[in-house]
Amino acid sequence: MTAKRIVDVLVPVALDHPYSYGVPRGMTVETGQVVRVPLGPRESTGVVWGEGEWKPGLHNRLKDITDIVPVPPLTDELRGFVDWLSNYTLSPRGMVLRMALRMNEHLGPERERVGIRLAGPKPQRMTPARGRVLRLLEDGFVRPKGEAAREAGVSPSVIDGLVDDGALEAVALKPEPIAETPDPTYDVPTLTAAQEKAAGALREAVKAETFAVTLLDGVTGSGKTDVYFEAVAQAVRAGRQTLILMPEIALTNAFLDRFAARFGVRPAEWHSQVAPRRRARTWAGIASGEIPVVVGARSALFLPFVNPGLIIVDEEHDAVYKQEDGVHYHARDMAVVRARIANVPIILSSATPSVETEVNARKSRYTRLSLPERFGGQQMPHMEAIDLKREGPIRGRYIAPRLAEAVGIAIERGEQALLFLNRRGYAPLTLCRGCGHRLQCPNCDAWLVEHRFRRQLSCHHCGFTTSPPKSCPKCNAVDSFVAVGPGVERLEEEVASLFPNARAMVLSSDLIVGVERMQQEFAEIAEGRVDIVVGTQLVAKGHHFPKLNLVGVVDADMGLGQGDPRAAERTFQLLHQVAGRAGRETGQGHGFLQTHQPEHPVIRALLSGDREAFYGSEIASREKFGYPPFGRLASLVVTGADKHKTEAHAKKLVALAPSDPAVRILGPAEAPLALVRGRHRYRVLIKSPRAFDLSGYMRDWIALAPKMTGGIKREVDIDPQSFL
DNA sequence: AGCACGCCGACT
DNA sequence: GTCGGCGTGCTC
Repeated sequence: MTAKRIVDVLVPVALDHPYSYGVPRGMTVETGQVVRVPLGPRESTGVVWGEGEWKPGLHNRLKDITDIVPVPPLTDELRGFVDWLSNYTLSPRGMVLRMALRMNEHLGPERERVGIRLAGPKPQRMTPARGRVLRLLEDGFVRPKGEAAREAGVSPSVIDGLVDDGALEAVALKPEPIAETPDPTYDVPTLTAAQEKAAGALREAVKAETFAVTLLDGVTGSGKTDVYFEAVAQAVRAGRQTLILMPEIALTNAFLDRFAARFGVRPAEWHSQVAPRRRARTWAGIASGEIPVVVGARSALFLPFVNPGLIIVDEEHDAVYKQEDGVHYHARDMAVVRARIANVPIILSSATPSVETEVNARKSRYTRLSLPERFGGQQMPHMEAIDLKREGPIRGRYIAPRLAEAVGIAIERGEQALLFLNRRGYAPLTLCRGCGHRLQCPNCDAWLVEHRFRRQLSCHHCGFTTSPPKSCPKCNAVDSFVAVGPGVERLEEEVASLFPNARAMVLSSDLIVGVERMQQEFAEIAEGRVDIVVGTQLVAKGHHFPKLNLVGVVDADMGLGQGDPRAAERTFQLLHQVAGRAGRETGQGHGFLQTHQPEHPVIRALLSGDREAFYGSEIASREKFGYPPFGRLASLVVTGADKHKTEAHAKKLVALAPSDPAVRILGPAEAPLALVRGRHRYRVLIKSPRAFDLSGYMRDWIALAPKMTGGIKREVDIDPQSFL
């Protein structure tokens, strides 16, 4: 009798190594197989990671695989990607696997859809409701049960009754398909010469069936989407799967429609709002190869493609691609890694590429395809600065006279104006006129933001909310509070007083309850039923407002400065995107930047429309200071309820850091956000040269670290994006 | 990540 | 006297 086969199974829990399990006699499993295994007191899904062997510590703990999950095994490519990402980010392998098994418990037999059709004689007892059902089904065709009930205007139980009586017959229906195959010839667009040239290069890249990174670089409105759709068409023709990553899934509806207009069918969707059952079917459809194209949020990066042929990262510069909790990873960078492991081409698309991507393109590590013009020969908006030191508004007001005048003229002409302020609520700070006391969050090192519309004060870091106090908690003065600084709600108040007859709308994530409501509001704007839009970051992305010709950035300096190495880049990208909203239809947009520092390189680049100037100065400064992509960064954040213990732990940790002449360790220092949700935060920044295994260094270091007791937590982030 | 085990505060 | 808080440790 041969010895029982043992395999290593990785389970989606916080474990870095697979566990060994026995394979019951009669069961055949292969590497990558998804299985059910006993784990402690419960059962878990797991994946066979390789062959196992008897180890001394194993003795009588070895348990058997319970079952095989009937889905295709995970490919070597996906398992390799999980291993790579786990190693790079220092996250337990099991936690990375968990992201690839997101469909979890919802797999299993498809819920059967029931169809009905006419079967036998009329039932003994007739009722008006039964009559309607029978008349509907007279034609003898099969209809889904729910649909038939709705059409006949009866409840499903009427139908059940007729089935019991033998008048109708129930039949099993095939499940609705998740996604049909896109038709590359459905509606082939007419491309401009520049677009056609780029599309041709992308088609070639897809045909080459090998890893290559292309930066598709073009301003908003230059038709990047139409161009990369040609690459998708090529992949579909070749019978290979495409993944399209998008930053904001709430705004993808318009994108899905656009895809359908080009290919005749909508692609499959993948994001957290897809219902569990549908997720499971989508996952299985991708694993079996039935689904050719998926559009998804960053989590779609872990889908089990069997036959990948192309990856596209839309708006590659977008900061939401960075996951900051759990496993810290940057979906754009990891998409490049997955493309390399899968040996497929990848397209990064942006009007304002990240500095990392721009450098890679300049160094020819990436191929750049430029779409220099706006579609139809339109121009980027004409930009002007309003120097707040010289022509700012009066105290307590935030719209400078010159901007107000321009808004007035625009709405008189029947055009729309957008006032952009990236700050939710009414005012970011409330203080007591009597004693100077500032209303602060009890759990965080942050001010409470007044939301006048909701009559609340709230903390934007932990979600704490309270009603505005009647009197000052410190000096008991009554009615002594003053709102300091503007938020979008306050700006709207000013708009109402400046333009009493204009129709204004505030667009802010906290004022919009759901995706549907948001689409409704966007539609209202698009139809021209709003004159002045006051909005936060929400308006920067996605939607297209045809009547918008004027954009006023109320505080262009917000987000610049304060020692954040990425502040300049983020501000440039955001404001460029916001300004680009103006004049997309008419080609005569106008933008105003209210600023205290009109000489700042970011502001100057935005004013002159000289993108290269911005990249030139930003790249030079990154190089000088050894910031990414010229050097590597990692961050280590220690948090705990007790400030001194937290600091002590952070100091002990730094003292244990392996010495390496290539590495510079900065800190620990209190994080800029020193207290969040009642936890004190200490931050260590680690810098190394580009050609250095920073993940390896961090792993060696963490291995020496003291045990975390007393609720102290430690987070390692390789390539951090945020410096709070 | 779960989940059990274990040791200290306010209740049926 | 118990119920239950969450700190610590283990899962092949």
